Amino acid sequence: MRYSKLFIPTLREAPADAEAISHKLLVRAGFVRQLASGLYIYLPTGWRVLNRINRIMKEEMDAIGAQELSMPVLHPAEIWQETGRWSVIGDEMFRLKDRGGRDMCLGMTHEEIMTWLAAREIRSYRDLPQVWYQMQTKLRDEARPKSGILRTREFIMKDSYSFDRDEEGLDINYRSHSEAYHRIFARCGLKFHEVESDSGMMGGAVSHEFMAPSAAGEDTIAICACGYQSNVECAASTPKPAPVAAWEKEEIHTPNRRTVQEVSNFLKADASSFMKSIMVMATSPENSPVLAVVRGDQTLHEKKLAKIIGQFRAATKDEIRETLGVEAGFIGPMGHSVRIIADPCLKDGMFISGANKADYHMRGVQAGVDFTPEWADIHEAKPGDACSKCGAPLAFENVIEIGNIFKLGTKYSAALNAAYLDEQGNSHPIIMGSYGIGPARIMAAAVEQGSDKNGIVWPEAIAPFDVEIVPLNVGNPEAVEVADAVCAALEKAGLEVLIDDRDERPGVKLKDADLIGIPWIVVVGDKTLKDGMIEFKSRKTGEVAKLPVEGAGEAIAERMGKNV
RNA sequence: CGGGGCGUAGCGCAGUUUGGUAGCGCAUCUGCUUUGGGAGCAGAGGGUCGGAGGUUCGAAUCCUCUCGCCCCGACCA
Repeated sequence: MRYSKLFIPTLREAPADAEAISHKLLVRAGFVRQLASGLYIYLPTGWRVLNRINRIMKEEMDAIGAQELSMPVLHPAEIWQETGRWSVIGDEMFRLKDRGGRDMCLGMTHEEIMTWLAAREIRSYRDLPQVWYQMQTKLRDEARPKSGILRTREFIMKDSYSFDRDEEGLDINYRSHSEAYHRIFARCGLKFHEVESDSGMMGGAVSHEFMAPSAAGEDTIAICACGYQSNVECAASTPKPAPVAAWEKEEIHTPNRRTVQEVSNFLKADASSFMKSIMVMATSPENSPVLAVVRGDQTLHEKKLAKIIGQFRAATKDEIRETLGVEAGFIGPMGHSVRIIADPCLKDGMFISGANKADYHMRGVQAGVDFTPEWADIHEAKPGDACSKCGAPLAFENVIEIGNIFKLGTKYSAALNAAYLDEQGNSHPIIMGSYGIGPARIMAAAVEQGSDKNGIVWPEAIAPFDVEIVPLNVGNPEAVEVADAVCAALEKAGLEVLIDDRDERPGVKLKDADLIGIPWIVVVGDKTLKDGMIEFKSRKTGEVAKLPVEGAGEAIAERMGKNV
């Protein structure tokens, strides 16, 4: 491919509103342009990268027996109403009416439609298992699109759905997807972790996420040398022990000190010596107060709590006063009749808590003595905590979620009546799994993980081209001739080649080559040509090999792993 | 949705406090020179200053409303 024929609008400067590295570089290097918030145009080179990623996904999905099909983007409301998600989802779903006034929506995911199809077409255990997948555009009206192509309102997703007669079948499909995903991300040249993830409110379901480490990532994972890896949304951790205390129980005057920080400064006691009592209102049953108690140095993990008590909201000041008879800031877990959930790290030892009396705290509070809670891990794992499996310190990393796998069970098949008959003629709901990958996120993660001050350094498998040839001076017929010959040889060897045939100064071409980030660069310059040599350079290491012009194309193809 | 910031030429920015009719760098176009890391000189083109209304003799600048974009948080079934 000739550079002069390709639309690659590179920029000297990154747009001012770009923050993430991948955002800046993908715009600067001419891979994408923004149409509106969360809507991106993929320019020719960007589209090439995405298609290379898609091809890898397709190969690996086909290899595990998944079958590609194509689904409508526009969905009738009824199906979403049947699973209840029409009303559950809210503003994130794009909704519209057709000319007949029927409610429709734009697909943000395809569980409903896939299950609808299965409900209609699968009847017998003989039809199972099935794995169907699609690589198509999804639309979500994101509350906050961000970081370039990392979080957009319209995006391509590879999602597959498995249909099995039993849990054993699901396990097999779940595992084969996990393995396929490992191969896909490895082939795409990414560093990644497969972590345990929060399976939401559905209870009991298993799910994992594939996470690519990057500063631009929106998620955080906890990882341990022993192999434990989890999204912090559900990471178990053992907090470091609180200081041992042997106190006589006593009230302390703490005028106007409400927060743990304030009281801890005032009493010169470590935050971990405190119990923090937070009142929330569960939504079912409506407005039932729950007291959540964590250690003073910890943060209440709302998702963990929600798993136990269901959805909840913060209690208002008035509700706290009415229910507990004390104002916020001086709440203690003692002497209340409300439901109390406490983090297990408070089981042993003595702590300081609110005294249930304005301007007073209480020293020497003990669980089991002063109050009897339900015990549950409701704290957020944080640096300093130990792995709950092996006790070693946990490490934390920001990550981009690039894929997930999810055991759905019968949630959708039951709602949409997707069932099969077994050998005895008994009907059972189909057991389902869903598995997603965002190729644009792979692309962004690759740039996040592979760049230097000069530009992008693409992994070989997903670079827009395999190799770029740069004749430095197109005014020199010999250089052009040599470059063309090398190009022909490389293409013959099955490589995708970009040749910069522009009449530009050498500096411009070399800068653009570095910015665009094709992993191998062949430089044909007058200087080395005099000695009958050309240069073969690694974008990643900068290492340059000089090769004789004669047979250069074949030599390079061979170095790049192609048989000639 | 809450908080913050920003909209002036394709990109990056100055000018706004103190109103006087728009400027710089890069990019673009022409010519000459130059050719191994974003060239030099000379010349040229390009902006309803996000939009609407208002104040004023006069608005990029002041006032009101509005639209868009970015960042932090909430949210992400």
